[in-house]
Amino acid sequence: MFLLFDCNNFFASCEQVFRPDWRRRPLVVLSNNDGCVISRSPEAKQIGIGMGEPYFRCRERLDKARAVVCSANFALYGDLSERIMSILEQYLPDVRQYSIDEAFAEVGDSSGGIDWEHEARALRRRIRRWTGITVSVGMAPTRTLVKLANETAKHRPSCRGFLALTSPAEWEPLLAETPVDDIWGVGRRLAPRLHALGIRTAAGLAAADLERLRRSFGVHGERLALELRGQSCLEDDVNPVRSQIMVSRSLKEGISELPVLRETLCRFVEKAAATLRRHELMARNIFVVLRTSRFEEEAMSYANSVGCPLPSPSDDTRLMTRAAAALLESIYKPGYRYKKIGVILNGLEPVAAVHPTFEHPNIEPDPLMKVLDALRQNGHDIHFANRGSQLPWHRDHVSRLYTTCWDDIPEAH
DNA sequence: TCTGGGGTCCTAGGACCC
DNA sequence: TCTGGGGTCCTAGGACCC
Repeated sequence: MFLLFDCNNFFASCEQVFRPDWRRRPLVVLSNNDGCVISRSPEAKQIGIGMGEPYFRCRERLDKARAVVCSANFALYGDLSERIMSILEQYLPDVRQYSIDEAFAEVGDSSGGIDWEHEARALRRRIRRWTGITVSVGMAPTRTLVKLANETAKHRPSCRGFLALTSPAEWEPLLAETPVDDIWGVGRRLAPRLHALGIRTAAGLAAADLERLRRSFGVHGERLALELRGQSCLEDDVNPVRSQIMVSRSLKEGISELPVLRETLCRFVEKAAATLRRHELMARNIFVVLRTSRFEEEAMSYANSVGCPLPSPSDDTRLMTRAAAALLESIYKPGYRYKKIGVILNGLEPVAAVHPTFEHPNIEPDPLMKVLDALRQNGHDIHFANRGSQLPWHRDHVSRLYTTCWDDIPEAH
């Protein structure tokens, strides 16, 4: 059996933890540049604010409802997430974090004599008391079913935050009333294609012919049906090494000049390289992506990306900066207003697993990088000069770093 | 006027090997 | 004129997720 813990309205809930006066009010969290709504309190959902809706389109409605508007504060969300994950790990075996706000746990079947409903409810209360965040819990024999159990637990008041689907008798009625579009793994492309085959509900997908699903949708379709029948076939993620590191931003005003783009890119390379070293990895390849606005008319739009192998597997910011700058120059075209730029590192390997070759007999982390990282970790704001000083993005409604910055510690009066 | 950021997996097709 | 069968590896693109 799997348990799935998923935080309710996570980013919005984080914002409310240290602001009791913001609770039970419409509240939204916005993406970078205060562009889109990425999290909503129940009250904000109630007044019709959509997930992913551009802020400029719902601003009036939000103002009218006297809603709280927050810029994303990932330092806060990440810290609360870590606290919640560590509570789960303390009380459960085999916890696997799946995203910033959810985690699976494998608990074997119920024959162990443990009352998992009781345990899960106790954990919900504990997380609520220790972090201020409400989680919902599902229980089922496959990841796809446990997702559905969790979602249902979240929206049915009678579940009070927990739902177990442990036998076909329990999940089949639910599958019959669940649109196939709501199943985990069915997105906006797959849904219409399933409809075209006459498959409209989760039950319909579960009952569909496996051969036919395989032909139409590949192994993905076949697995979906098996998972809904209670046969677990999604692999546990056995590779703990992430496969890429990406840093990118949309640029508020848009940038046309190569030198300014280069400065911004250097800033991202520095960040990506630091992440790489924090995970004790080295990268083999580097990619640069560059594009104008997705909503630009065709004549004014341009998007391109290009990559190359690094001279040798590396975690050296300087080496990557040189490579990235050359890549940027190779795809940069003057005359466009660029709205997004980013860097991707891939071909990642743990430092310890990188083999020396005849060409590169000494592949080792650079001591200078270690010194820089250590200085930064101790609070020194030290950076390469090539990153420039202007931030080409901005946020108007940033909340405080309540849990990660001494100056922002909440005060009690 | 204003529209996020960061991931994973699968598949098809090409290059190359014997 | 006729031109096999079986592999691996890599990449780009598409789909999905939060």
